[in-house]
Amino acid sequence: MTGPTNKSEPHRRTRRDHATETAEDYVEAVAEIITEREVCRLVDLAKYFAVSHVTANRIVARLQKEGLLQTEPYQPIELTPKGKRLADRCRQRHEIVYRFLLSLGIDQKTAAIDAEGIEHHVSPKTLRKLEQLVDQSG
Amino acid sequence: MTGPTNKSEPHRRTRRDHATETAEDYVEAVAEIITEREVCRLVDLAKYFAVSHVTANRIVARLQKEGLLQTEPYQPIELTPKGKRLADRCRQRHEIVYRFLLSLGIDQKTAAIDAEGIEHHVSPKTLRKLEQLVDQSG
DNA sequence: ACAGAAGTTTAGCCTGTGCTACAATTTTGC
DNA sequence: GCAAAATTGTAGCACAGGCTAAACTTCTGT
Ligand SMILES: [Mn+2]
Ligand SMILES: [Mn+2]
Ligand SMILES: [Mn+2]
Ligand SMILES: [Mn+2]
Repeated sequence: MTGPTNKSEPHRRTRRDHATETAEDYVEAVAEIITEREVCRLVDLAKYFAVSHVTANRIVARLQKEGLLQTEPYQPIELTPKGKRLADRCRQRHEIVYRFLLSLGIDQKTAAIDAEGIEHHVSPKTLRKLEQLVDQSG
Repeated sequence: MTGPTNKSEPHRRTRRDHATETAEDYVEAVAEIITEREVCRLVDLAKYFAVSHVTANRIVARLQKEGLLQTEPYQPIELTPKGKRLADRCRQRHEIVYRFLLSLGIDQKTAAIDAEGIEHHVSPKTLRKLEQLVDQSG
């Protein structure tokens, strides 16, 4: 017995992936912006994701409550240790997926777009395989 | 100039993919269930996706309003021509992604789970590449 | 210094998708 | 034929994440 049914398990996993996707993309973005411009402000995130600053603000508040981000009113946004660890993991996974697509001969822009969505649905097992194939083709 | 910024385009595309994902999975499921058991009932969809029948019901109503599904009260759920075309396209794309993962040496269960999420983020360009690689390895 | 620009917060709206509880209808078994 | 089971529908809740408008705070340039 594998659970409810065979058919439903992939969909339950996909829903779970989507539930954590925003957190993953935001900590990754905060880390990247801090690396590039020292500090990460709300406006940077709003531009980065092409959403209103209000939407970005609410998501930052949620992720702070979840212990991934840290910020004070009107201050820059920082990563907690937990957020930093998640950001590092996500950046690595993202890069592996991106470089794998490049290794297939996909152009950079298409690879960047596809990788942004695909990354959240790649299991650890599949990720190891992609990494191995990227290394071989490198 | 490619639009707002380079960074935001992948995220706008991913959000758009997610906006159409439910429709794609539902028409695909309806087609599959009809093939396997002649008719597709609400309970079949609820089990298939592991959601309550209420959730399935509301989604079916939305997709009917969007012209993808057709149903009468207490009757089985059918695909409109438009829904059938979308289902066929999604089934093909899904299979290509699944078979591609298998061709990398991923086990069937993992490939099935990962493919369910990945399929919606594979651009036509990438899909053609995957199809070509699957055909070569076949 | 201080006015205007920039950035941030808050209030309030919408849609989509998840749920439980309960009502109504249809099918099934005896 | 009729009670029970299965199926479908409805009411009403929650939460995430999208938006605009408006208020508030901070920064900047003269
Ligand atoms: Mn992403
Ligand atoms: Mn996705
Ligand atoms: Mn699918
Ligand atoms: Mn899917």
